[in-house]
Amino acid sequence: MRSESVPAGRTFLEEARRAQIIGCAIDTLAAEGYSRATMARIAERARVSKSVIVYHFATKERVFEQVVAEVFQSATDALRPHLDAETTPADKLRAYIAGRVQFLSTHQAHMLALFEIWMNLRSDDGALRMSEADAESTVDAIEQLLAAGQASGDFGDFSARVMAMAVRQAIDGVLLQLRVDPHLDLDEYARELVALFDRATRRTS
Amino acid sequence: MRSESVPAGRTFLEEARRAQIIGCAIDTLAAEGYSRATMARIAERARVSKSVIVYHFATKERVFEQVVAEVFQSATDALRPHLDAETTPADKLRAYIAGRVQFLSTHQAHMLALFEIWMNLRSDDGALRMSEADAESTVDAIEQLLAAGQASGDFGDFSARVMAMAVRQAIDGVLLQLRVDPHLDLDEYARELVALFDRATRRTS
Amino acid sequence: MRSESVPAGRTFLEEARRAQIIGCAIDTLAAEGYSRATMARIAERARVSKSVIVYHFATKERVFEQVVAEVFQSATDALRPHLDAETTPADKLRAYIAGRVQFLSTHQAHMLALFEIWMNLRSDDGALRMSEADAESTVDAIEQLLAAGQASGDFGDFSARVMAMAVRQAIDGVLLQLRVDPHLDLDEYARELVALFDRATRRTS
Amino acid sequence: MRSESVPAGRTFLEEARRAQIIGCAIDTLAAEGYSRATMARIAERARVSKSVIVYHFATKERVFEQVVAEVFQSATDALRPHLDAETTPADKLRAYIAGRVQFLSTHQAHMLALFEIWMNLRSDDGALRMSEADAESTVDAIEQLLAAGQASGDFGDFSARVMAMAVRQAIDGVLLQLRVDPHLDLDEYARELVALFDRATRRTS
DNA sequence: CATGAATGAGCCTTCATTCAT
DNA sequence: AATGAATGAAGGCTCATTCAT
Repeated sequence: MRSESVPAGRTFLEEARRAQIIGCAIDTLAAEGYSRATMARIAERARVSKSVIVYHFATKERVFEQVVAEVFQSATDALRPHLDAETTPADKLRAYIAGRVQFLSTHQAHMLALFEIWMNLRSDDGALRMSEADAESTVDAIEQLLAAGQASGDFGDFSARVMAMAVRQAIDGVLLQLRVDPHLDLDEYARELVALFDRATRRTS
Repeated sequence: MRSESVPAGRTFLEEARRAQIIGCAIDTLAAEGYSRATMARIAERARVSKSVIVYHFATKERVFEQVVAEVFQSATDALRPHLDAETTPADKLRAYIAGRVQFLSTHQAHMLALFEIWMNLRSDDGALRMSEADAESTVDAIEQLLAAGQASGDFGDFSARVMAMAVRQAIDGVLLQLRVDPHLDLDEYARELVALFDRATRRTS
Repeated sequence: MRSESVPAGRTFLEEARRAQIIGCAIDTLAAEGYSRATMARIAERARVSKSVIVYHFATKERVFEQVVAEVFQSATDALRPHLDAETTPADKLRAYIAGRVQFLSTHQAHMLALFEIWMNLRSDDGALRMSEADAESTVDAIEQLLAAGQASGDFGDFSARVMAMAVRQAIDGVLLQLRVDPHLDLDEYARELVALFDRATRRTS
Repeated sequence: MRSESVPAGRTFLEEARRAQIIGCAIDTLAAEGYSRATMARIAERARVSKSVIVYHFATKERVFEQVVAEVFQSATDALRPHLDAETTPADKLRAYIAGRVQFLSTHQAHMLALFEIWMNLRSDDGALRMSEADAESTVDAIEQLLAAGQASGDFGDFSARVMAMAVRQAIDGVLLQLRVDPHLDLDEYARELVALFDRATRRTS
């Protein structure tokens, strides 16, 4: 399926180690935060020497890039079927919100790790490394969905960009809330958000 | 009033130095991010030796705590009059959103700095230091506003907590957007967000 | 006098530390060779923590640059008077050779350190850092001396460049020889080299 | 003949691998310098895994020892016929100088590699590994040649040791010069050096 | 009130070597 | 005969903090 995840040159064993390390990187980022997610601590979680990580990824930056790729992939894979099952823009939007929130609950560490990297990973010149790619792809997807709904007359009149950003932010907010209160009732949360944006996007008669 | 910020023992000059350092810490955090906001770099921006910071604040952690306090204070001070000028819950909500977005535009560095610390500052045991205090005070304030509106019949039926969080997140989203595109049209943004949450909170006839 | 050695911004104490560290770097390079001349080992010799070196020089590369500068300065200072005391090209050449060999004997570690750096210090792209500057200045000086002698008719017909290089190399050879046999009779060596190049440069009647 | 290079137990294929690796080690040393000549980089040049080198040589030190042996062998083999073709000491000296310089031009990498190792390879106690063996064999050979010439009355009166060293150093100097200017006119260089030492050794009437 | 000097812990990375396959 | 995987020591450097002045 995902031809990218097991490229030509990699053995099964190597792929397993890489997956293990990425997993531990995710857990470390989620549990201890970006600045504590050092090679040493990731290695410790994997019960492996630091050098093993270097051997498989060459660079800490590369590890984090892989974390981002992995989380993106998982999130996209998980969301796609839910989205494809719906036809009307309004239903797609509901599915999007509900799907994302559900993904958060099953992949909390993944999303927290992504968030940590997104917020903190910078290139040598000090510029953020991830913000563009992410902002582009995630918000844009929602924006297009909304614009389609406006074109079809299902949605009312509003800035698709601002609404898209609000949707995205509301979903990310669940994550931050989870960090404070891990026993949050996510079902209720999802329902409320769906209803909220239903009202906000609905065409006013 | 602000008993904490000018306690008995501090001279005027000392207070000026502290303010200068806090200001430079804010600028550094905003411009270079949490992990690059080191004592050395903050000192450099203040054209002062590292030791000056240590002398006045003892610890990096304390500097950041003061940054948080300062930004909170500014934000509250700036918002209060706008809020007090309104009477109905709906108007108060509009004023809240518009006021916050306006504050973002005039105090971008302040808010970015707050955000960096909020996301990254942890105590020695690895636990986040800021999330509770902040989540409590910011979201709770909105939540109470919304609950009051529901009690008075101005707002419809929704989870005040979830809506409060969505409001808060939407506003923070403007900040992240600003980081990507500094020339954002904030007036339009504010108008759209106000309208969005107007529709989302309005009592459905 | 040498305004460069105590520039404006440096205190007496700092200059002393710097001199001490440079001295230890020289000794380490001379005694243990380039690849063993690490920050840790230089610091150990100076009975100081690694950080002290970083504090005063920022970078290992800078330390080595200072070593080169220091040795160059010393060598030039030591040779100048000997050279100025002579008038004819032949005498100047003799003074040059004898002076350099004498400097070697009193500053063996300096010259060995210079040699180690000259041979091994490379920039990130892999290119040698010192060879040009050194080859230029040292060999050129001799070459000009020889060319002047040819122009005045004191010397015979030969490639000034090749002869200059042979002179330089013969002198450096003493250094390498010293490394093998530290109790070399340097006076004899100097006398022999002077005589050798006397014959090699003399105008053939 | 070369009992060491093809001992009983080595197959033809093994010998080929060893030669290939030695060749790549030489190229790496010459092109990138001693400290960059790591097992990994040598292996990369040979398009082979690091382990192959370990398998055939056990140790990096052994690889370098073999490099030295190989270069020595080549140099000796190349020089022998030129030397044997001459009869008088003066002609032998000329042949020696010219032959060595020519070897430099055809085997620049070999000589640079030898030089790098000679200057840098040390045993665990920090002592140079190569200087003795080399100084002994190379300089001694020239010294004997010169001494023979003095005994036969062909050469004048000078320290054979110092002259031998000057000869050796002048030749090595060509190498260093080549490193700076790869397009050197080596024929002229050889001619000049031959003439130089001709004058320096000639019996003064 | 301010500073320069120094430190030790920790960071990411490189590297020669070992080992199972 | 060859390889990939793993390791531990060491390297240069950053940083918050301590201390004497």
